[in-house]
Amino acid sequence: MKRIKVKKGTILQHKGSFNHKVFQVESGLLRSYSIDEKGKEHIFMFASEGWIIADNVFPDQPSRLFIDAIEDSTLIQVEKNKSMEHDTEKLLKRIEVLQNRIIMLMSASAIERYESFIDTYPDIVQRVPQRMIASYLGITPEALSTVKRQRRRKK
Amino acid sequence: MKRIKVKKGTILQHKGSFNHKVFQVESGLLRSYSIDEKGKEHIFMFASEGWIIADNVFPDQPSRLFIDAIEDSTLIQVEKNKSMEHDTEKLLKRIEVLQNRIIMLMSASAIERYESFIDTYPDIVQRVPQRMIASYLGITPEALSTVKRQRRRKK
DNA sequence: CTCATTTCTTAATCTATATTAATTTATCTG
DNA sequence: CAGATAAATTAATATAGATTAAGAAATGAG
Repeated sequence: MKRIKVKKGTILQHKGSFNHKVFQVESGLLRSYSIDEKGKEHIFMFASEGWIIADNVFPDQPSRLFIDAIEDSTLIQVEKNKSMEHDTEKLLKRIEVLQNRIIMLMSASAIERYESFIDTYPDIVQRVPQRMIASYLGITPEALSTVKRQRRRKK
Repeated sequence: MKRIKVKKGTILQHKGSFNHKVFQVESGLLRSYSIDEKGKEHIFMFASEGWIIADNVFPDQPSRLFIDAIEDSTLIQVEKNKSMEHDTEKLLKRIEVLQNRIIMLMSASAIERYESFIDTYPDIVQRVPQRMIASYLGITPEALSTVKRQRRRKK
């Protein structure tokens, strides 16, 4: 367990690696994401101050996600095993978030998912480029532009 | 903590309720699902022998999911708090499954998600009506029919 | 077993979002 | 600061999957 400082853009974990790390964010902003066969990025989660980010894959499996820094960040890096073992509360919270995300992906339109995102993570919206929000929502940047225009019209 | 037997079709938890229960499946098959504003069902997960199923929402919040029995089932019902607290291993496994599901929903086509589903849960495929598989995959039964036809053609 | 109900399939049409491409705006680097 | 590079927007077109509708197959209840 050690404190590290990383610059914006630093890749902390590569897909395919076996040394799974868990990062607790002291300051700054990280993201985890996959890249599909077509080379397209899909952001799995953002983690700002106080959040924990990791690729939730078992130790004998290669990681499926990249993790990198969206802002200059200070992190506490923990070994996978030790890390979350105790903090059941945090695990349950994470499961709740993931459950919610799945329900949204299955039942809500792009507009609804965007609304929900800015309600739930208003701070993240300010700090992250549009294309990453689109990636998190599971749509293209072009589609997000259209969604935002539609919202403007409505008001 | 008690053992209960339920008939196919029994609803074990309603959306909106506050007495969140956790069920461990001894035999049979359960599912959890949400119903959106248009009245459409979206299956969140299946649970067969050995699996645990619950609505992962915090105690002070209304449940978002229904849980019911797809087959006659024998269950062990546990109070929310006691249940998963210790079993970190199972929680991490669940997080892995959910992570995988999200990545699939964001990056894979209906055909790919279907292939992945039958690879991962070949037993479930046999025991569940097509429309429920469609619901789990996030597509309509009509679209699933088409997907299956396309697969047949290929082979 | 038989009729009724539900599920599954097929086909035609529609729609949300993807793709492509061009333009504008913002950010980075020397 | 100026040019270069990346990001965001807009518009035109394409497409995966939704919707609608109808018939076929399976399941269920009496």
